[in-house]
Amino acid sequence: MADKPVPDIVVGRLPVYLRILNYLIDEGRYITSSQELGDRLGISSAQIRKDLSHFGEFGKQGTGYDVKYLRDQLQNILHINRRWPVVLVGAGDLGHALAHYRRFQDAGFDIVGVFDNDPEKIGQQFGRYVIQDVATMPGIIEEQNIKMGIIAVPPAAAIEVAKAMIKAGIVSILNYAPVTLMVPLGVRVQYIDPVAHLQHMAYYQNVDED
Amino acid sequence: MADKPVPDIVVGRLPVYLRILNYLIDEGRYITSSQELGDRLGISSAQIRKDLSHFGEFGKQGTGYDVKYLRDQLQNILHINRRWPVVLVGAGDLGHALAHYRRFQDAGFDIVGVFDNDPEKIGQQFGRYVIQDVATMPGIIEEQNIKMGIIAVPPAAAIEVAKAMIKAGIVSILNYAPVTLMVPLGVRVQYIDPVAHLQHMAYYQNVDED
DNA sequence: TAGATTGTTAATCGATTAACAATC
DNA sequence: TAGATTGTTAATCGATTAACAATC
Repeated sequence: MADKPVPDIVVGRLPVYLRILNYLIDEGRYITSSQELGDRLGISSAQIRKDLSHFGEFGKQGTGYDVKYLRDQLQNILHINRRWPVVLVGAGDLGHALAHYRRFQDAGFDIVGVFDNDPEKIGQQFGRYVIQDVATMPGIIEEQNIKMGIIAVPPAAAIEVAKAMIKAGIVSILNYAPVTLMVPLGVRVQYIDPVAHLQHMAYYQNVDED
Repeated sequence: MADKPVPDIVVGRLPVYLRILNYLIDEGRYITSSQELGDRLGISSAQIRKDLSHFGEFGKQGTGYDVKYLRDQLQNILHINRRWPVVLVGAGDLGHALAHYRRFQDAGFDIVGVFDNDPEKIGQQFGRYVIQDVATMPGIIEEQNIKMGIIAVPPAAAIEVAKAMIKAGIVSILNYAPVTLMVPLGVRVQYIDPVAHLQHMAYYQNVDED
């Protein structure tokens, strides 16, 4: 047996395909093609067909893909045909925006608790949430069998927070702190660092012409 | 001449190297090695040496790299040895967090204006900022020769906002809206989509064991 | 000098693209 | 049937890694 695992880079594109499919559904479309999907994403149709082929056959020759069917299949593949509870650590400005970010809800990710370690903040109302002591987080993760966590704390605290999350059972971490987390096998981390993106783009700024 | 351009994926790693170098400086370190940098990032030392070799020779055999020197060189390469003014569109929760995100300041990116199209919001205080009419944005971009913009508006509005930015002279866009922007040659877009990251990681969740 | 680490070359690995038979 | 588009194979392209001479 031992199927070769699907390349991670391919998995990472599925959410993007899913997004386009949802837009197509909103537009009332029933059928699409790898060509159309590629055009809307700025990638080749061949790549889309190749990517999908890792998971099965979803289209019909001469016709294309049934939009809703493909959407459902991608949701199954990604395990997002259900809701996922998520813990959030860090009750700052960023945490506030994340806690109330509509798209998490819409996509099936429910932030079930917001935690911080600042005694001034613990117990305070935080939009829809009440800020809880991060010390109580492990118990909640274990009781509710939560697998996903978001870190929105300063870099110095991020490593400890990640450790506590992992120890309690979290295996997927979305990390907004600009630190590389060393995690055991089986735990995934995705990083979001807007500063790195701006620095990356600054490289291409034509500084001579200024 | 026509030097081959440095691969974009290599450029994208420079900000990460820079981050580690800054941490090393904070720790009072003077010298480091590709081995140490790789260990702290979970990548191979060969990759670091190869990446740096695209830009020049920064180390000394037998010794390694002077931390501050390498840091300064990377800053020069990335054109971040100066401050960059940035416009921000979208005065929602996310915009609020971005407008006050310290790391932008620290890294030399100054948000010089926050814009929205909601008449209810225009003119309102927004933390340190006053929300301005997005219609006035192009004039400000042109007057101040601003090259970078951040989009934090709903998907439906993002395409128009990007168009206006680009027309006014923006060439680097950090886009938080979950839409692919079609941009002319010479304009760069970086996407941030936390939902896509969660969906990506959901793939690896072992759903059977639930 | 002996030890360490760079910068670079060549080998390997993996991802993307082109092309087309299959078939709806 | 003619036209269109898939799924897949093979070719191409590009990125990573291993290895080592150069040298501090």
